[in-house]
This record gives sequence, C-alpha cells and structure tokens, in this order.
Amino acid sequence: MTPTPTDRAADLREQLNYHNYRYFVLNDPAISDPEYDALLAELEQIEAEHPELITPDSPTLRAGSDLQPEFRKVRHPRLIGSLSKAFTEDEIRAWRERIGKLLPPDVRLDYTLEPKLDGLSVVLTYEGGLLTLGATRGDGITGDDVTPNVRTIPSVPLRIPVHPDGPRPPARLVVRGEVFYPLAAFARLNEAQRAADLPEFINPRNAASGALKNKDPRETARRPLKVFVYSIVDVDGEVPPTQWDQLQFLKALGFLEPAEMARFDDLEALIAVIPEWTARRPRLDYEIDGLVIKVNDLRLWEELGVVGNKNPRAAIAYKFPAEEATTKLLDVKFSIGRTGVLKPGGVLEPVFVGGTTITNVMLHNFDQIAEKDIRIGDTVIVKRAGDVIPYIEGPVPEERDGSERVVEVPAMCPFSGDPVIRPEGMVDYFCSNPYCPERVFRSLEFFASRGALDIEGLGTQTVKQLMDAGLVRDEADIFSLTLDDLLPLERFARKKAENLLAGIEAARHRPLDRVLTALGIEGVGEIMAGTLAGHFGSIETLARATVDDLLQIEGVGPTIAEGIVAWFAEPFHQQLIAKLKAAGVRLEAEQGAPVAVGDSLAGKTFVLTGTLPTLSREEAAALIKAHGGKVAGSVSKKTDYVLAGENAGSKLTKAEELGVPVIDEAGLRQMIESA
DNA sequence: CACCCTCGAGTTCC
DNA sequence: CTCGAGGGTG
Repeated sequence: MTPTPTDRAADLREQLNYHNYRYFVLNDPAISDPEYDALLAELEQIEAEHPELITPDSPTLRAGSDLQPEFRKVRHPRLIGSLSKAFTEDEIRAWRERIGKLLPPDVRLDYTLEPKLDGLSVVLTYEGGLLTLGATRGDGITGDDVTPNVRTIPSVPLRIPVHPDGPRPPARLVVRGEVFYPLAAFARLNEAQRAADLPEFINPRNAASGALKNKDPRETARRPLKVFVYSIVDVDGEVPPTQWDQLQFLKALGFLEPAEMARFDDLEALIAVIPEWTARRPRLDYEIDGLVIKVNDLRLWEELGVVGNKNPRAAIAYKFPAEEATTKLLDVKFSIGRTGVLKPGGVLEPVFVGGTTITNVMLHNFDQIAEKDIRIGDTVIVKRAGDVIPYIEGPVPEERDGSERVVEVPAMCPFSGDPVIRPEGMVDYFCSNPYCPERVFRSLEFFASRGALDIEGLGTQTVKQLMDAGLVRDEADIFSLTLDDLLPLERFARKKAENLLAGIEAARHRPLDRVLTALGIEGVGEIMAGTLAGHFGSIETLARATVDDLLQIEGVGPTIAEGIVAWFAEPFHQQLIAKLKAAGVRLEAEQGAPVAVGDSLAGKTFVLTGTLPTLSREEAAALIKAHGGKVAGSVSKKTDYVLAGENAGSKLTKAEELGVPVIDEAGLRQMIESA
C-alpha cells in the first residue's frame, strides 16, 4: 500500500537528514550521491505539490530560499564572551597560578585543549530538537539572525536526533560554534575568481563572513561552509558537567567537531604538545590562530567567574607567535611629522602576513636601522606586532648579492630642502625649518583631526586641497573660509561645502583643552592640555604664565614649562592666537564647564580598554572625570581600576598580572550611583 | 642617580 | 601598539 504524502515526506526527511550527517559530519556516506539526489528530488516533488508539508527541518531548505531584506537582531540567552589571551607558555602557567589562588588549595584541575579557529562565531538554538535560530555573535549580547543561511550549511543538523538511534536532545539547547571556509575549497574559490577576472578573497575568514552574511541564502548554499560546535551556551535539560563530556555529547548529537580535541590531567603535559600543534597547523584544512585551554570541570567556571564581565577566567586562548614572512625591502622613504621629525618608512614588496597584505612598515629610527643592519634591497623578515602593526624583524644577510644599499640619513629635508638636524642627545632627526610646508600641512591636518578640534569634513585630502588652493596657510585661516571660497574647488559640490562650513562652525565652540591640544605645543597633548585648561582657564592667562608659574603644576617640569613659554613668545604664534580670537574661536574654558557632578570616584585612577557597550571612550572618560576620578593611559600598580569592554587587549592581561580590579561599564555606573 | 610611571607622537590595514 | 623622553620618587 502506498504511504500518504505526509508520511512519505516525513520518511524522506528523516532519511535525507541522516545521510546528510553521514556524508558531511562523519565523512562516511552510506548511499551513493545519485541515490541521495533521487531521494531529495522525490521530496522536492512532494513539497512542490503540497507546500503545507514543508517543515523547518526539511533538507530542501539547504538549497537556500528567498531573499531576506535585513537581518533581524536577536538577543543571546547569555553573553557570548571572548577569552583572555596568552602569548607564551609562561603566560599559560601564570594563568594557572591566578586561578589557583581563587580555588581551594587542594583542587586538582584537568583541562581540555581545543584548536582556536579563525572563523566566525555562531550561536545555534534547538527547540525540541529542531534548529530554530542561527545567529552571529555580534557584540556578544546581540547578533544577527542568519537562520536561513545557517540552514544551508550541511554540517549543521536541522533536526536532532540525526538518526533514529541517536541520543535525544534536551528540550532546548543553545550551542556555540565557529563557521569556517575549508582551505582547500577556499583555494578553489579564488582560482575560480581569478579565472572569471573577479577580485579574490583576502582570506578564508572574509570569505566565510561574506557567505554567512549574504542577503541571499542561495548564495550561501553555494559556499562549502562548515561549522564546528564546541560548547553549550544554554540548555533546558540534563547535560554532562564537564567540557570534555559535553564535547562527546555534542558529537553524539550529530555536530561536527575538530578531531584534534584533547584532555589533559596535567597542565605541563598540555603545554608540551603545543609544538606538535605548531607543526600540525599547516596541514589542517582550516586556519587556526591559537589553542583554547579550558578548565574541564564546568562547575568551577561559576566559581572562577569572569574578568570584566566578559572573559571567563576558567579558559584562556594561547595565541601562536606573530606570523612572519620574508620579502624584499624595495626602498626607504621619509616623512615629516607635525613636529618636524623625520621618520624613515620602508616600502616592501607586497607580502601576506597574518591575514593581510603589507606594503609599508614604519622603521622607528635610524639607530635601529643601523643596529639591525637593514639595507635597501635586503630580504627582510616581516612580523606583525600583536597581529596588527607590521615591523621588520631583521634582514636575511645570506640573501645579499652585493647590490644592497645602506640607508643614509638624508642631508636635506625631502620636502623643503632645508638641512636636517639632530638635536643634542636625541634619537630623532628633524627638518630645521619650522615652516617647512610638509610640517605645516601635518600640523593643520592634526589641528582638524579627532583628538584635536575634530572638524568634520576636514580630512587629509581636503587640508591638502585647501593649502594648494592658497586658501589656508595657518590654522586660523580655516575659520575664515566661505562658501564662495569652496565652491570653485574640484570635487566641492554645494552639499559638501556646506557640511565643511558646518563642521568649522561647530569647532569654534570646542572646549579649551581641545584647542590647546590642537595648537600642537611641544609636550602638550590631551592630558597636559586638560591640566593647563583647568589651571589657567583661558589661553590668555596661560600665555602670560612664567616658567615658575608653570613649574607649580604637577606633571610640568622644566622642559615642558620652557617649551610652553617659548611657544607663546613666538610672534607668529601670538598672531595666530589673535587671529583665532578674531575668528570667534572660544579661547576660554566654558562657564563652569568642568563642574564636578560628584566626587564618588575621587582619588581613583582608571584605565580604559576595549569597546564599551553604550559609552564611547570619550564619554566614559568624561563620566569618570565628572565624578572626580582620573583617567590614565597605561596600567600600573597605581591604577585603581581597569574599565574593560569588548576586545580588551594587553591592558586587561596587564591588569590581571598586577592584580588590578577589572570592572565593566555597569560596574562603573554602580560605583557612581552607590556613592 | 636610577628607576618607574605617564604621556606624546606616529603608524598598519581595512 | 610601540618607542622615546619628561617628570617624579626613593
């Protein structure tokens, strides 16, 4: 007797989901591809005739369906945190010491070791065994709902159990995994892109990200993405109490996992296998940037808590040493900064390091170039510090053929032709002309930049354009620009000109400390400007201050005091101040501006790191200052609190080392309110 | 005088 | 993020 379409469809779904699991997760197909395709075709046929029979776990959805306009934001059931990092084996041991102090002295720990995939975190929700939601990590609190795209990824079970004898899933299960683009497939993808004369993808991570966030799930379906699932975020029901057993449990449920997970009773034994990982890394079909070490007993996770409300103490990510590459140093070019300092910069044959192509490196100073004996034409080793800023580790002298040239300090400034000088006892060289056009350009650029007056619409290009047109020679000229000045300029339509003028208008009313910073007085940056503004209240008062007056201020020594007095003694600067005043730029502190709202944070020094959920860095600093606290730039023993947000970096590590308390934004607000 | 702490300045890629 | 230099402290 023939089954009803309803029964047949259910049967087909079950078979297809099982064979899909055999193929993509176990890599052990039980039927041939044509047989699979025949089953799929039959189900498609039934669904076409009876659309009401389409279920959320139907394998036909793997092909992707209609366009969806915007991704819905979804809130994660709990914070999807990140991990503190360790860069050396000793930092792993230090981590063990730190958590040891928080636990009873006789606790024996065991650990899991998992590869740290360089992909995208996703959060998958199963209700009654059915995949109901797939979301990106986002900021850890909310992410994008990319369910239709996630459904197209074959290694993600649409329904659990994946086969009739499989374990039953908890009533509700939220898991975390990593989406990645397998390397072999990535190589083929770029080959195809090249052949079609299309731009290549920079790295597998970008390709995976683009595919997962594609607005058309059918596009996503064409990409051979995979998802490794490695932890349980939230659950209604019984799950094993250790990380290791949860990994086995997830595997049994039908999730894909890297085969290389391991468990260790001894941290030293774990550390001992790190070199094996370094060796194994190039042979894997996915990119990893480190290893994740977790305390196996999940009941201890609660006890160990989180740092900065973000990073669980019970786990740490060991990051592989900065990736390095060799390339040729083609040339050394020179730049002049706003202070007149001459900096050498290396031009490299483009080289791919740590996920991006590097063509320029900063060479800090000439002493260092000489010490490392870096020559133009050399083959050099390039690394990226903290995975961001590239630098030249050193030359490979064996590669030399005799054509290399030693880097000479230029005798003349490449921009103004004036002599280059090196002040007594200084490492840096300077252009001797204080009005060197490049230096003036850099000063103006800085004047308008964020951090200084923050003039919207006035970036590097525009500054250059206005200088070339002869409209702006000094900082004050900016304030006399008119619509008639701007409209004749290239690429200046009415809208853009109006925006710039509005930006300039807004800059007339910046706080005094911003103006002081913007002037570029030697030794006066953001912090010192704030101190001086608070102390003197106006530029005119500051201009009349003597060296002795200035020396009374904490943080001001003879060098800075004399520098300030000398700056205001310069007739050109006096004229500049007069022009700024005439142009309506506020040169006094706001009436009662720095009013303290409270003193709940008095005497406390804070250091900010990472991105906070609602406050910007500036807002957070302002909030702290308004309540009597101080904000410093780096963590030391004198730091009272480190205010950490998303993507907190080395400062957080430092805080942990020094035992400085770490708080988050909510913690800060609490300190303020409870006082 | 030797140290540590802070600040300032310049810069990579996208 | 890094370096160099100024300022302050023991």
